[in-house]
Amino acid sequence: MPRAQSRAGARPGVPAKRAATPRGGRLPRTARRAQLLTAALEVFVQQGYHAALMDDIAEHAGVSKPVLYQHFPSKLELYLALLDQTVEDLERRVREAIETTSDNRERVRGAITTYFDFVDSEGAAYRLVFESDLRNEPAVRERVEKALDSVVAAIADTIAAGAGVDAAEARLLSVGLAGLAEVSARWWLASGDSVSKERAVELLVSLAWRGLAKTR
Amino acid sequence: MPRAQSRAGARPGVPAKRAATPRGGRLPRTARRAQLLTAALEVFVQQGYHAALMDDIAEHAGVSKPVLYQHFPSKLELYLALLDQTVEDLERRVREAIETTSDNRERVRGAITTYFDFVDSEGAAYRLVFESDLRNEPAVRERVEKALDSVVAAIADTIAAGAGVDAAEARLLSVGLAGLAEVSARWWLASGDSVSKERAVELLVSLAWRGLAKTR
DNA sequence: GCGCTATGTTACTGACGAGTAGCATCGGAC
DNA sequence: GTCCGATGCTACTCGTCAGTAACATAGCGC
Repeated sequence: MPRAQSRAGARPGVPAKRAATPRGGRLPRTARRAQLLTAALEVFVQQGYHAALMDDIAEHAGVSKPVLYQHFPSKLELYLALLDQTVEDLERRVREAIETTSDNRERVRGAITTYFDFVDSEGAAYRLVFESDLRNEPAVRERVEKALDSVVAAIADTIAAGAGVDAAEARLLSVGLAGLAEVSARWWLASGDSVSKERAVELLVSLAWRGLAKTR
Repeated sequence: MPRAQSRAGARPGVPAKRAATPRGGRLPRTARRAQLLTAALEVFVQQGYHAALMDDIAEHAGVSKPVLYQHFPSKLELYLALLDQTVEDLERRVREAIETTSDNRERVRGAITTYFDFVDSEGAAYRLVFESDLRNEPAVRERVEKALDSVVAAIADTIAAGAGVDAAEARLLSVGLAGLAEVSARWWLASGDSVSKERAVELLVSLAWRGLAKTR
């Protein structure tokens, strides 16, 4: 029985699935790791954690599964590596936006703009933070909550100072603002270009700063 | 012969897991279905879709797995039955809150209160809508998006009328408000009682209506 | 009382997918 | 040129879990 052939075109003809990198030559360890992270991000973002198969990710990187396991000890660890990268990016961006100015209205604009840019940025990594299908994993929950805490802390000082409320209340308002920015940014991204990014940010800043009563 | 006893200690030792209803007598179809839905909600809410096992749910209801399959053709269908129930509840509550008054500020208060009550209500069913680990399933995504659309539609009219913006912009602002309410309500629930529900709603209504500039 | 069907049970199958064992080979060092 | 370790591959194991087949009985209609 022609056992080697049994795999159909396996030897001569990997049917070039999807955007899989062709199985090029070898790579030094660091470069391979970076490439694997990129491939994994694409697959996790598109499929979610549960539907993403380690085989998919490997194939997407043009590599076989054991190679993946030479770099990451488990599927969860791989996911966490990406998640960490992503939440750190968000936290840094928001902090920078807040620190850039001392005008509180500009700080609000900066924070909201950051959310829109973050959601709109290459690779849709925001899905790992805001749309993860692995929230029940404690390690994931912890990181997502830490990200929100971090953002909220950055905003809360401004609010406590400007709005005359105590610390706990300032935190609640900050969470509200973060929610406003997060959900509207995701919705804006998903709903085509009925409103430009700049206009969207402008409207939301107005809402946050002057309220509905005076939005007109 | 004490035959009924033979099950008692179920072999020498099923350790009487958790809050499982004891395997009582038979039930008419409708009652059993309702009971299964209740049990399933508890398990899905606590574990999420993926970690919830059909065996868990059955045991939780004090019944064996095939009974579950006599009422629901698959795990997904069971989940969707609960999700439908839940989103319909949310949609109805928000709509009622909006229709109850014609004072726009009161409408905002009503909508935000609704989110807090919804999140705070028995069974934590809100998790199915806001924290589902099954968003990638098209049927689930569709229902969750429909729920948001429905809520947004209810709010958007008010905003478009009051704030002098066009329809697309009013929708964006409504999504922002919904996000504000959703995220802050969930955070409020998770973070003990550092702020009372009434005070939390009051603060957020102020933010939404008069803006940060005048929150004080 | 007596069967008949609703309701329920135990114990299995079959698919799937993370993680691994063991073999192949590329290419730099000398 | 040839040795050898780093890099990679094929092909498997093994646990898990949704869904099912085959069998058991409670209790209603008569």
